[in-house]
Amino acid sequence: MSKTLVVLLGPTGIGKSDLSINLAKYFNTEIISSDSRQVYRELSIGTAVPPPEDLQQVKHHLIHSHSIYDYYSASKFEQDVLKILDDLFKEKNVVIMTGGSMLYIDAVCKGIDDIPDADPKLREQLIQEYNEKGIEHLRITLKRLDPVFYEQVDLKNHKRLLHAIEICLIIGKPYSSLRTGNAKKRPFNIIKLGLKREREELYDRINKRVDQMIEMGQIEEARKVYPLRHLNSLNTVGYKELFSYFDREISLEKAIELIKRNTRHYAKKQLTWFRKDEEINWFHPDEENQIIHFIESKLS
RNA sequence: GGUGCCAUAGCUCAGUUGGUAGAGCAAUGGACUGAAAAUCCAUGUGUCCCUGGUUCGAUUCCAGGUGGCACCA
Repeated sequence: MSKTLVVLLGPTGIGKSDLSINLAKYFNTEIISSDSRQVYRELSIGTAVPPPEDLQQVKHHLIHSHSIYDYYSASKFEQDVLKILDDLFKEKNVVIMTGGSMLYIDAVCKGIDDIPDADPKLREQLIQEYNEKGIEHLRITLKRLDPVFYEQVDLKNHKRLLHAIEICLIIGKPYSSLRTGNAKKRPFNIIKLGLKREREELYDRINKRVDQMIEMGQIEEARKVYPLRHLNSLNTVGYKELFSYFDREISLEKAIELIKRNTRHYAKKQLTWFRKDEEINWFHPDEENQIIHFIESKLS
């Protein structure tokens, strides 16, 4: 029997976690989380990590597996997942991957080009240059280092410019020379399942979940990591807004309102990304039986 | 019951000395290859409460109605 990775995706708050546990039980398998923030062990409430009793029911991978101090990326995620899958497929025919981090999901399903890791010192230096000299400086630098990519890149997005420049400097040739855009072949089948609800209902669930997070102690969780607020891993919805509250820039009420709005925006962005992926088979979260039948029809 | 004030975008409101309208917030569409819950781009939203009158023309002025608020009974 061929090996199959079932990818359960959808916007935040749609109801992926509960369904993934049921599916994992049904197929007697384990779950890999594809969530760029649940990997951090210092974060739980604000990243909506499932409660311990849920995590105990089925073995989960890549939840609380790293520290907020660690440098993590889509590429590292790809490597981590492939290693875990290699292991799991020795025993299992089906593995479930669930989460909503779009780029991370694509890194596993389609692969990501072979590009060296960013050098923290160089990045810091480039960020400082950007802060001092502005985006036009980045544009000029990139145009000189990689005129091909310069024509393709969003010239208003400093992160894209900065990353291209740092890679050019590290490898000593244009960043675009490493960008193939080719999908990698995987030694297993992939089934993508997308979960969908009415937009209004989704937003309602998100708003209520934020209120629940606050009740569960999200303010305290954020306060604990507040001294580390400069870390990229903490540039995250549910934390950055509370940091502003701790700084007395906004009221607590305002912070909660912003967490709700920013989470809704995130969900919308996820929907935009997933919409163009024609490999996704869409279901309502309540259609568990149909989903199981669908998966079984694809296993052979 | 009487008097006064109000009625404009999903919400809070501004405005039109009469030529059918705009802010904030919310919302919507999109981009995306090692920072991605990040970063970046774009976009409106309308029986101006209803009916009649005056007027070339009314969301704007007038009258009546309806609803809301306040005060008086």
